Amino acid sequence: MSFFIDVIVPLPLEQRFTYSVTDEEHERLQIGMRVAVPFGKRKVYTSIVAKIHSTPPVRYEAKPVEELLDESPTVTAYQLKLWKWIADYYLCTEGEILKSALPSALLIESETVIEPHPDYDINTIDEDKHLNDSEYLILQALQKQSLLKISEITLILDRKTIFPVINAMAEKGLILINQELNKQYKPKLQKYIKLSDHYSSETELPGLLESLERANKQKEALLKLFSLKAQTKKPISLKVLKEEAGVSDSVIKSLVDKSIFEEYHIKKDRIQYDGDSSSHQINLNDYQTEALEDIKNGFNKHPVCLLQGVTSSGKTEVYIKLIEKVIREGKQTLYLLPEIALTTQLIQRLQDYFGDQVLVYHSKYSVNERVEVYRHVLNGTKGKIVIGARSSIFLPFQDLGLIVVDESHESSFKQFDPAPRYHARDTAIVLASFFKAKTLLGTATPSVESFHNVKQDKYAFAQLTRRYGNVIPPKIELVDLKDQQRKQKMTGHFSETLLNAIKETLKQGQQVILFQNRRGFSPILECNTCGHAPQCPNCDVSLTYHKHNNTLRCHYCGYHIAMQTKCMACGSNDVTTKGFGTEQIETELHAMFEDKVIKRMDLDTTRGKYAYEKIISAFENREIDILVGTQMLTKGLDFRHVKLVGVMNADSLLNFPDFRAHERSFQLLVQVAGRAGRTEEQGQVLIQTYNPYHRILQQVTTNSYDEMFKEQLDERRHFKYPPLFRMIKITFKSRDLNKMNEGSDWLALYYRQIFTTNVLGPEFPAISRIRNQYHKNILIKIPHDQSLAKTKAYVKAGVDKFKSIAQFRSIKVVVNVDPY
DNA sequence: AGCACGCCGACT
DNA sequence: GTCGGCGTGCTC
Repeated sequence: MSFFIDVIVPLPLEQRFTYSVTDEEHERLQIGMRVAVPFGKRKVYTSIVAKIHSTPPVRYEAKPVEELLDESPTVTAYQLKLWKWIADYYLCTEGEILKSALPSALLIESETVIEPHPDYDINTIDEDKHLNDSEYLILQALQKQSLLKISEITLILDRKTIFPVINAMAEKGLILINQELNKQYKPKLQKYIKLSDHYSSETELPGLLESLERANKQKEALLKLFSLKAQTKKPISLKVLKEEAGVSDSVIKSLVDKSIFEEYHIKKDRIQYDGDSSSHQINLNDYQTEALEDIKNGFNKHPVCLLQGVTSSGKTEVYIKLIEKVIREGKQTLYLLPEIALTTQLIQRLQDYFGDQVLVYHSKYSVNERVEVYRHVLNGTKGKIVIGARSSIFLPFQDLGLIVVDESHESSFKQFDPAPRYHARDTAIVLASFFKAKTLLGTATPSVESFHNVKQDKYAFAQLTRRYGNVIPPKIELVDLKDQQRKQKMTGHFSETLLNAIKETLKQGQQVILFQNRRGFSPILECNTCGHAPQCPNCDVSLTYHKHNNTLRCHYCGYHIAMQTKCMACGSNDVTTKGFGTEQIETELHAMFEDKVIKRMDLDTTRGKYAYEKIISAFENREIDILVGTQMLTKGLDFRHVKLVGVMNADSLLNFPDFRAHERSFQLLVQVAGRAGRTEEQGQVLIQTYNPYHRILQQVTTNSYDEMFKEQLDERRHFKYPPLFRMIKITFKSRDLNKMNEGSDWLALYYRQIFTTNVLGPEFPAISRIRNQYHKNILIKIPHDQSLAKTKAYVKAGVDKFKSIAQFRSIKVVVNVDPY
């Protein structure tokens, strides 16, 4: 009997693909293993075995598998089940999920490369081959660099289609076209030093020392090695030996060359925690104990529990106690956090308590580190607790007992851009259900949809209303900018009230945090004569002014030009920068507080791997007086000496064109406010606004979550928004505006015929053109009594039909389920 | 997605 | 006449 496997290839393709395997391979094969398969004319992809069977395909001959890449499955049955769920729910393909679920180092992929033909001598370019320009250029490049990738050739030739050229060259025998496999996972090797076998006993020492009579440094190194060996009995690494003996690489190297020392390698685990975890005790206060009990009781009735705990009420301790219980039962825990909240401080706290049980998984880790975490989770070799960003829901858990989703209101748990467009919080709940595990959603400001689930008795609920250790909640006040402006009390973007508060705080030797939401408030250049603002030629946005390199930039495509002193439209010299970002606030502060240390924390200043940590620790050590920043400030800071928090302008948040703008503003402002006054002294929060009577701002000052929730829910009901309606967004992208209009109108009409109501658009989004592509959206709202599965089937059928229409082929269509 | 194939306008 | 762009179709 012959055997076949159906595999998932890491491509955006609906179907699985069938390959044949030999009997010998069949013996070794298991579902979930990785196999290398040839796909198309030349590519080789890593794919995952999803099914093993003996039904030969009817319409075609199955190609044989190229190679088995695993001894045991890399992907578990639970993972395959989760992928299927995600593909169905979020309307994407399993291949797209595979691509983002596995660390890239486990997904080797072939890359087409060319090299010079060995039989063809480049130096005797003979006339009879008559090279054209392109061929000449490639051969020249190959002289310098023996391998060329497709992307490099594209650059060299500066044209789009290069395959005809290189195929012709291969035919003429000028070059060879090959497939290069991208580097696979490399274990980190550490060099160790030992005494060569010839000199293994101590008795050799005197003789050896003598032979090194004139090499003092080498003698030192040798003696050190002996003493270290006596002390530790453990292998001695090159690094340690060098440090201890105070010698350089070359000294050791000469000893190795003389065959006195010997080098060897031990595969080192990158994921290592060297701390001491035994000394940390956690004692819950009464409120925490009560909350913990509530959660445990809640879990008896519901698989999901929402924990609402005000800032610094000690949620983490409650999590830790809960995790501890799960670990004791021998199960795994996943601790999910938004990327920006994954700080070293928090990881440290967990490691202090759980030691090397803790594994960390997020985007700042290298591919190799991620493979190691992946393998540890898969084999259960280490780490019962995984703390990570949204993609850690894709790890190969064996026996999950609990998922904690911290900061669960954060919208960044939803992936937007590349498919799969999944929501990590919602997917986590599904994942947990596979294991009959529990999910705890923690936050200070629950999202409307989660709280709605509590009200509907779908989730259990627990609360922490007191700040830890008698910390008084901060006093939150609104500053009326209109009033201050009328009374001429503004200095730049600072009201007199805020400025006085800053001065007072600094005088007391306390720290200040200023929050400026970047969105909608980046500085742009504007002409005072004609009102023209320089636009990006590729996108439908104004260019923003970047002071540090004096350029005008587009945030969407990266286009930039030098700063202009004249209006580009009318030539007037009278141009000014409008709007303000963190950079401008910082500049204004520098002018006003010359002797104070003012730092900025935003995307630009936290680019490096440790840049973020550096700013945080500098602030903690009180090396910074005033910190100006964006959203980032709301997360992971545990500051003791922040007396004052200022919000530069709350209106830009409130006016954002999105049905969740008000909910988000509330969450953000409450979170920002939480940064103030973590000591005994009461903190102060000043929110500058032109609308001091806005409901949301009032609710922030009085900390009225329940009222906010009620009002928002009414609004959502009225305007048919989640959580009362579900939504699917269909986005069209095309360079051709007319075509896109036609196409989107066609599909909208199609959907209107099926759903009759609740089809909105097509409409241009706020930014209608990005990278020269026009965008348009259709929004489908789904009432709760309408079948979700059927709706999705119709949505998909519509998209499929759309794609089969020739004139719409060039329009890209993106389907986004729960686009919020 | 990645690549081949085939059609068609614009160059030597 | 070819070269190079672009649309179309297929991948086990």
